Amino acid sequence: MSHFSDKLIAWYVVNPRDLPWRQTENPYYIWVSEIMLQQTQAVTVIPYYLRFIQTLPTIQDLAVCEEDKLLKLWEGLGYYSRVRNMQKTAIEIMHKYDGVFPNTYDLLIQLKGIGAYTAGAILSIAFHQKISAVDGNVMRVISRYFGIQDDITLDTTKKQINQLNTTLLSDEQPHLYTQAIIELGATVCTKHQPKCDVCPVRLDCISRQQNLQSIIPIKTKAKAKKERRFITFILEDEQGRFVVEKVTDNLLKGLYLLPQVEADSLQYAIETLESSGYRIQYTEPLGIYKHVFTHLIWYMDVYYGRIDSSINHETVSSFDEVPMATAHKQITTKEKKNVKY
DNA sequence: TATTCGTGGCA
DNA sequence: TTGCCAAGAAT
Repeated sequence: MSHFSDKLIAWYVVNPRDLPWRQTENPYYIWVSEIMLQQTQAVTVIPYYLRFIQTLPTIQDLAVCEEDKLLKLWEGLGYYSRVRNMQKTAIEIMHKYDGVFPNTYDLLIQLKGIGAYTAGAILSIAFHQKISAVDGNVMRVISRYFGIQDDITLDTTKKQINQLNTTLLSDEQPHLYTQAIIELGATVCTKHQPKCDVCPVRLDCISRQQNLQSIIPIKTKAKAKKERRFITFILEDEQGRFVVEKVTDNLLKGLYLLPQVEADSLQYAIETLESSGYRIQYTEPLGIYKHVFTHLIWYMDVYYGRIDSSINHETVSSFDEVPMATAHKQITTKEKKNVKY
């Protein structure tokens, strides 16, 4: 029926990347891969995905997994609420659906961590249902193909693109269509220097005809990141163990950080730590580190500190024992360095 | 509707 | 070096 989907699928079946989640249609594995792939490139996900399904091969394994072990599997992947929400959903599927993965949009959209895209991806890829799944790739492919010059961050534009994608969706092979259009966006219709000469739908593409590839999709630019400055400590006690603190705030919740104080002076930071029970014998500067998050930047003036072990704090003999945020793991593993503070 | 939430790659 | 952004969702 649809010209577009036939060409796309014909191209995809001979040009697929070899990605491990394409060797299964188990909805649990498709779900895991789709959550990991949110805002994350496929090549980054591959090793995490393989380790995750090997360690937690069933929904029940995920539902009963201890939180530290779970976050350790996610360590370095970012957006840690993804895996925390995934466990909530696994528990709900065990109790409410007797461990059987729900297979309608209305049921999936109610689950924690599953939004419109992920619901559509699971339903089309794992259950072969004709449900649209629009991610950043689809937004780029559709907006370029139709020459849509509206801001794609607007809800009205997203709705329009979702409607177009629903119209284009293959009746017979929705599982191939969804993967094909995403694959095209990821490997051919890329943000920079799209490979239009090998695109299966280049002849009908408005952006190709009018040379608009570099200006479509149109997107409002991001706000400036806020900056925060910390004095950060690698604290070692008399037993050679290191102090870590488990995060309770939303940002990096459940992960572990080095002790740190939002401050500009070492003296104030030490006083703050001592008022919370640490007794610091001496300190030694290790350098200034920087870590960039999506919406903020941390500058960390790092010191090694020796403490006695007279207070109750959590310690590890190796930072590998706990899930550490990358912002601080880099401090424990990399060489001394200095950035502009 | 706007903001929050990680990390690594790339131009 | 800096900013963008990648198989988005929650609040």
